[in-house]
Amino acid sequence: MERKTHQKQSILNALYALSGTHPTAENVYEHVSLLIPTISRATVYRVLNQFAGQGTVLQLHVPDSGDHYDGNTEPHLHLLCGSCKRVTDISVPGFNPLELAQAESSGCRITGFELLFLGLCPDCAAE
Amino acid sequence: MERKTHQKQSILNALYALSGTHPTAENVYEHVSLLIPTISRATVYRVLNQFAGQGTVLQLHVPDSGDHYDGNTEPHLHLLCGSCKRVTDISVPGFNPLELAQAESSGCRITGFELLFLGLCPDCAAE
DNA sequence: CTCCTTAATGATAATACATCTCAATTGATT
DNA sequence: AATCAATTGAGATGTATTATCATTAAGGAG
Repeated sequence: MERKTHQKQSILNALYALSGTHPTAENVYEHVSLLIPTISRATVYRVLNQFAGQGTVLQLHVPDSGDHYDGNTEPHLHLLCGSCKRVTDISVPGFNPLELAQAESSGCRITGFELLFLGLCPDCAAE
Repeated sequence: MERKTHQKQSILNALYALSGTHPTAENVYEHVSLLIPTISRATVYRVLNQFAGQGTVLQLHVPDSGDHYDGNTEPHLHLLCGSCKRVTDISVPGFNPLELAQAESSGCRITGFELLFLGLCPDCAAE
């Protein structure tokens, strides 16, 4: 059976504490290290993957960067800022991924998608 | 000024020859090596990045895999098959990325997007 | 055609990110 | 408290890619 460990709990806490920043595994490692100085990177990567598999966190594959994690599992979209390289949440009203299922007409079965917008985040766009 | 080299030409030829297979840099390297046995991986990676920057090829960032390249620069969509792990082209009639620009209402500027569908390719879906 | 400048290349080291291995630890059950 | 397997920590390993730098060669000038 799966066990509760304080490493896992601390990683979960870190994800909430870093909510909105879309931390990388390294970011999470740094944050958890403050509480558990002996924690291993391997544990952080392992647990984050486990959480992602369970749907406890979202795993974002970001080009030219390591994976980012999001403790907010509500469906929402992300923007990678070409200037500051941060990942921010964006809302796109009226965007319905289910429409895309039409693509099944070409013989494939679509079960999901990965979508990342590229551009400038509000902070960088304001400059 | 940018120079034409036979390495670049061969890489371009390889992209056309491998069109439809969405090769990785390694795949391109293997193919070009047949013609130019002394070519270096560094050259292949460098040239592919250069081409991607110029819009000569599309660079596809595929999760849990290296980057893939597509000599077909016509706008089209891709599916990553969860079974055979191949990247295939798909068409989604009526899918208009420009609608998504509405997201600019939240203060960001969107210049592009990366979209990858996940599921089963026609071959694997048929099994 | 030959010379010259410098972009481009090849070989390899270095980096980044992530996973694997395995002995030691520890959570949970008895 | 004893047991046993899940989990961890430390470091080796793996994979994809980029950096470094001496050498090569593209292509314009004479």
